[in-house]
Amino acid sequence: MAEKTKPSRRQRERQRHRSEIVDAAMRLFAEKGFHNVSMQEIAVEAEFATGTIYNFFDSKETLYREIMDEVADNVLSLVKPILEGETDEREKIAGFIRASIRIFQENSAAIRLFLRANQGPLAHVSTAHFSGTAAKVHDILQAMLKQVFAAGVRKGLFRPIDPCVVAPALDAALRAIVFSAAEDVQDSALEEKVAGIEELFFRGILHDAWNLAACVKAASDREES
Amino acid sequence: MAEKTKPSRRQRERQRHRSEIVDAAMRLFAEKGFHNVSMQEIAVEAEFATGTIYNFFDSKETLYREIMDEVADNVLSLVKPILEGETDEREKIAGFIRASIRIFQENSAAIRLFLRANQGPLAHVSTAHFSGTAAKVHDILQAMLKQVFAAGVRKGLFRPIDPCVVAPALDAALRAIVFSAAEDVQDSALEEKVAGIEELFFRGILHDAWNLAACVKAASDREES
Amino acid sequence: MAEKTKPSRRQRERQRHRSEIVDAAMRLFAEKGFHNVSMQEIAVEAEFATGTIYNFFDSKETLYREIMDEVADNVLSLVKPILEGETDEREKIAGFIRASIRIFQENSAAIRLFLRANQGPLAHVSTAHFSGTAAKVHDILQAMLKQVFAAGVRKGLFRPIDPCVVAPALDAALRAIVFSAAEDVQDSALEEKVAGIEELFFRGILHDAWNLAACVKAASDREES
Amino acid sequence: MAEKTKPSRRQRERQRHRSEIVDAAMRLFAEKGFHNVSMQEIAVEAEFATGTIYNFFDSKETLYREIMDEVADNVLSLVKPILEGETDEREKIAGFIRASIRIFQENSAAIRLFLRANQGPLAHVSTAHFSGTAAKVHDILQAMLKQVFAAGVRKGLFRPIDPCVVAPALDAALRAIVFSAAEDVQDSALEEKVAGIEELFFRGILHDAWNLAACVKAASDREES
DNA sequence: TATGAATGAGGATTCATTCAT
DNA sequence: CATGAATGAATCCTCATTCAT
Repeated sequence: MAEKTKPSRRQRERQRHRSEIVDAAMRLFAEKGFHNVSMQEIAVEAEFATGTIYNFFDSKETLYREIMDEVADNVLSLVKPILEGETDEREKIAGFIRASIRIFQENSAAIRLFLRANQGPLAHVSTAHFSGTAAKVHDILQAMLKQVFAAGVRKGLFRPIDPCVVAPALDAALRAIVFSAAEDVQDSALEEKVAGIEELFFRGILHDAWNLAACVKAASDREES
Repeated sequence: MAEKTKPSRRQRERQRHRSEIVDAAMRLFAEKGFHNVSMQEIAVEAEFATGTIYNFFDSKETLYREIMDEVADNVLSLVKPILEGETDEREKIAGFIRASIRIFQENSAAIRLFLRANQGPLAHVSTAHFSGTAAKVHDILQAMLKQVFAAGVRKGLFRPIDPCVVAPALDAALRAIVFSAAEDVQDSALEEKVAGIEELFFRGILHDAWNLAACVKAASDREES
Repeated sequence: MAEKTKPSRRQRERQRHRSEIVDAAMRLFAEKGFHNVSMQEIAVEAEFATGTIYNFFDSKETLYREIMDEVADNVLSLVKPILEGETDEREKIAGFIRASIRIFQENSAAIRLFLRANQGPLAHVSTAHFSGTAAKVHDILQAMLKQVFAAGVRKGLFRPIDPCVVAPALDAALRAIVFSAAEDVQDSALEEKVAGIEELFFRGILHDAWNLAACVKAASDREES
Repeated sequence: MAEKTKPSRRQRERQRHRSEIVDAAMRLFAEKGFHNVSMQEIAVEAEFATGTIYNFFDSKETLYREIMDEVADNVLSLVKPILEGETDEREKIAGFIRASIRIFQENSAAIRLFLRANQGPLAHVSTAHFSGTAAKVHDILQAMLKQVFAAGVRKGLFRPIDPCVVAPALDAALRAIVFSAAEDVQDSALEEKVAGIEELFFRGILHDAWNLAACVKAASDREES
């Protein structure tokens, strides 16, 4: 018993310390960007010694990547059920949008960091060496979105558009809006009422949305052939 | 005559050298990001000595900013006439999209750099201290887009949507698409045929596009009140 | 007990290291001057890595200034009691002179540095930005000397001379002599016998010394009116 | 004839340019110190190109040294006749003091530079590599002063003091006073009336002046033996 | 000679990482 | 595990000097 408890307590302690470090690092990275934050700064913010961080993470890069991965996993776990549920595609997209907003408002620091480093397909451009789970998660998410759109088109719920275009476009536009909203509102506590958005998506809007994007992609595709 | 030429030659030489440095720096910044490029690297790439760069730019930051500003000015000068022309709003937006693609394909390195640092409203987060012309240009562009959308809505060309939502959304989506296209195609020479896109925009697509975005914004606005 | 010692040891170690750096820097600065010493040099001399110095001092300038301030404080603490004691003014000046010599001989490197940077009113010319405590100390010392002279004159111990002239003159002359003596002697161990000087000052010499200086000052003052 | 004139004009032109550079450099050196002035700065101040300076001086160091030497020669040529004249020693010292003041006021920039770099015997400490004429001049001057004092003592004009003490002391004190006067007065135009000082020196003041200094030196000498 | 752009070694400073306690 | 001082490679920037025109 004692053997089970003691290590367990240790474990929990360790986990707590780890997450304190992660929190501090996340806050700083989100605010100032990877390169403008030093390990010493993180240590101070986390109220640990410099060396302690290295008991949890092999390097600054690792720390960053692991944070990103955690965030990414969180996001995915929240969004995945929505996109893979049993509802129709229209509903899925609507749910995705609502969820995106909620997630953003609930974890603004974390997500801000995530979005920032993963601005669309640029992720691996800007952060070439940080191609951990985060990048994969992005790809998974995109894949799911594409599938939803493809299905929706097949069923005639959406106009015939290229999913490979709509998916990133939706993502990008969402981020842009969510961010600009965040900037206007600043710490508003309105997050709970997001529910009201739901009905809006059934005015049939989605129907022909994003076709613009489709055209663009189509055009550039045609050029290639 | 000789007197006229001599100083001019110096000037021209200097200008050429300057742009060689700018080119090298742009290439590297675009590829690896501001913090992952050293002045030495730029010097080597530009085939000059380290110190020479400082005869043209006061600091690494200045170099970066000036590059950004130049690119921004270029973009603006290409896009502005389109958005401020005498054509109807639908045409303007269509033109803007086409121009964006063309610009991107013609100056991929430069633009890639610009877009990267100016991804929507994030610009001032990630690059707080680089708020020269580039940031202003972004704002100007957004303002122009908003006006076009507002006018289009008033004339009934577009559905009633909030310009403050559509403008950043269009921008973001465009970038996402343009980039993903760029990644697939890589230096394709198909740029000239972009003309074909034109007709697409008159299938009436724009009519109700982006309403989705509007809903999102509307919802989050409502929450505030 | 152990708890008390452990942090204290760290503290003491740190202090020891700090003073090793200070010593090395002082030696080098005194020998070669501020601009002719590099941080690397200091690091090597102190047998530390370059970065270590920056754990103690924010910059080369700070290092220099802090050294100066320390020295200045030391000097002041030694000289002040003499000039502010209960003895008569003649005695005070005599004591000041003796103390100056002794101080110089005991801390030759440190003082050499201090004197060098504070050569009379030139201090702020040559070392404009190093105006920390050191400059203040110089002013304090001068003020005290002036008071002593003024008092001495009032009591008839000294001829009527302008204290504002004698003070800097005494200071400068003392330095000159002390330095030239130092150069001849080079690390002589005769410091202990300085006591013998005492009697000399009672041959009444001080009585009309420095009047020359007074004349000069008087003359230039008169010119102004 | 033409041959004589043409090179002569060239010569004069060259000389003029040289002295323009010297003037500029002197101003800057005097104001900011050797290490805080760049050749580019000097070039700009002199209104020449950087390279031009190197047509006149081999290096920055050379430039500095040559300036110093010129100034030193000037000072010496003004002071030497006074100290070597046919007058009695008392007069010589008085003349020396008066001349010092006049020189200082007439060439404040130049002299300020000279004095600054030659503050007593420190000269070769602080500026080890600048041991050109300037240092020699200083020694010559000191030697002459010592002779004058020695002679004065022998003739009973001065009390018996060690010339090796009085000479540097007088020098140092003079500078201190002259500088502090300069600081109070700032660009006063009273220089011409210095003549009035003369009489002051015959109040017999010099008689026992500087004995203090003598004592000090004596004491430290005795310690050595 | 005059020019001024180019050079590149040198110097101050930062910061990820290590390691003895 | 926690600590935090020590490390030193890496980086930005300066500036004396050269040299082609």
